[in-house]
Amino acid sequence: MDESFGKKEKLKSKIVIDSLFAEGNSVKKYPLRLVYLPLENSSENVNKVAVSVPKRSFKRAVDRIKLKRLMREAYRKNKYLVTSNLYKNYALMFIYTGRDIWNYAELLRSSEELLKRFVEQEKMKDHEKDIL
RNA sequence: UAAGCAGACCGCCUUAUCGCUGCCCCAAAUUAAUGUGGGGCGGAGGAAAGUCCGGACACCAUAGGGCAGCAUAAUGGGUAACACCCAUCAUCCCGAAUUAUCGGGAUAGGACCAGUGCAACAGAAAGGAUGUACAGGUAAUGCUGUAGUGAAAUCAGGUAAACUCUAUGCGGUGCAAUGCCAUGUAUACCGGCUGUUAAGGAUUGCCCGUCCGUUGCCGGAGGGUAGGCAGCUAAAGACUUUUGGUAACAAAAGUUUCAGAUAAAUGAUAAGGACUUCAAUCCCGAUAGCUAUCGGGAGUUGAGGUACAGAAUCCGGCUUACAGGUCUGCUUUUUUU
RNA sequence: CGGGAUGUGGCGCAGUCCGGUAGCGUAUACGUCUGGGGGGCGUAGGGUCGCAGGUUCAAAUCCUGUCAUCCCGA
Repeated sequence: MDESFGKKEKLKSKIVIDSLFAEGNSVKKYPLRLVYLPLENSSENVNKVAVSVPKRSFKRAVDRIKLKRLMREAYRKNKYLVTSNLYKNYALMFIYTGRDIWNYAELLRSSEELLKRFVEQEKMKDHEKDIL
């Protein structure tokens, strides 16, 4: 199982991020929020992923970096849910909406649930399209 | 042995698996500089923080002169430099001694015989003063002392963290500086030569000054957007020893290479260890008398805890945050000789 | 990375430049006018002036450090 998470899989383009927030859909599972958008005409066959922790919730840089590392780790462990169930590529943005610092085990469970919901939602949509 | 104060230093460790990132090596592939696979070596701090000072470095030939503005303020030294550090003096505070001094701490510590301002309440009077009572004194007079108000009452008064004066220093902007590459629009801009000599424009807050300055020709491509490379980490480096110096520090010799990310890398999981807190258990001593209380010690078990905090051009300081531990010096205390 | 502003009763603000008394509106409590409500009038309570240190006889005010919030530029 591929559990790597290299430079190529990181979402960096400002344009894509802007359109992601403008047109993207979102799924929530406390303390996380996932904003996503299908990637059209992408040359690389990978999902682009970014994580974000608002400065408003966590003042100290140590806490923000810690949470971002944990979120990256949780995605890395759960990315098979996306890659094995969906054939399209997506731009994904994880946002930490909680106010307290969760530990890794809780965060892992939460992100697993979140990604399952995301996959389900996208499958439904594709199914509807096929019927039409 | 315990406590306090001051200074210096350290600031969790090991292994395995899965990941991130920089450099190097190897392999095959396409191709001519990349990705893929494998291996090796590195990968946050004492404050990386606050951004309060000082530099290095880079660019702007508008950097010159004056005013304004800002900063500093005992003396001497250190330093690339400083508002930092060291030494000495002075003033104040604390302690010991006791009127010689000793130890520790603090100090924005130039100048109110250049000028101006300010002083609530109380008080006769608060800055070209003189009132009351008593006493003294005179030829005479607030001439002198005491009382009273107040932080301060005539004194070269106090106050400059009041304006100000004196001395010294300060060009501006900052690595998103700056140089280059690719992309790419079509005349804003830049460079050179030429022409015109005056309206205008530029600049550090203002003035002087300085520079540019409507044409034509030649050359180059701007701004914006999203990227890449360099700058970018070998340096006022770190460590050890010796010498000079009261010290800060300097010099010499030797050893050594120690993060470079960019939606921003150092993480996750498991096991073990270290330190430490609490509870239970065991042992010893004392007091009451077979169970309680107090003190000390040891290992086991269980439950915790391991702070403050994350590099972003780089250094030197300052300030602030910080669990716990180590060492040195001084003072006091206990025991033994 | 750089620059700036603010912090004062529960809430919104003045006072800070130029140091001596902390005040205004609103809210709260009580009284009063009214048959009652609303509203008016009167009285009262309530403030470590963000925090710490310094200068001064005296600090919300001057100086230094620090904390928090907000804004701007690249």
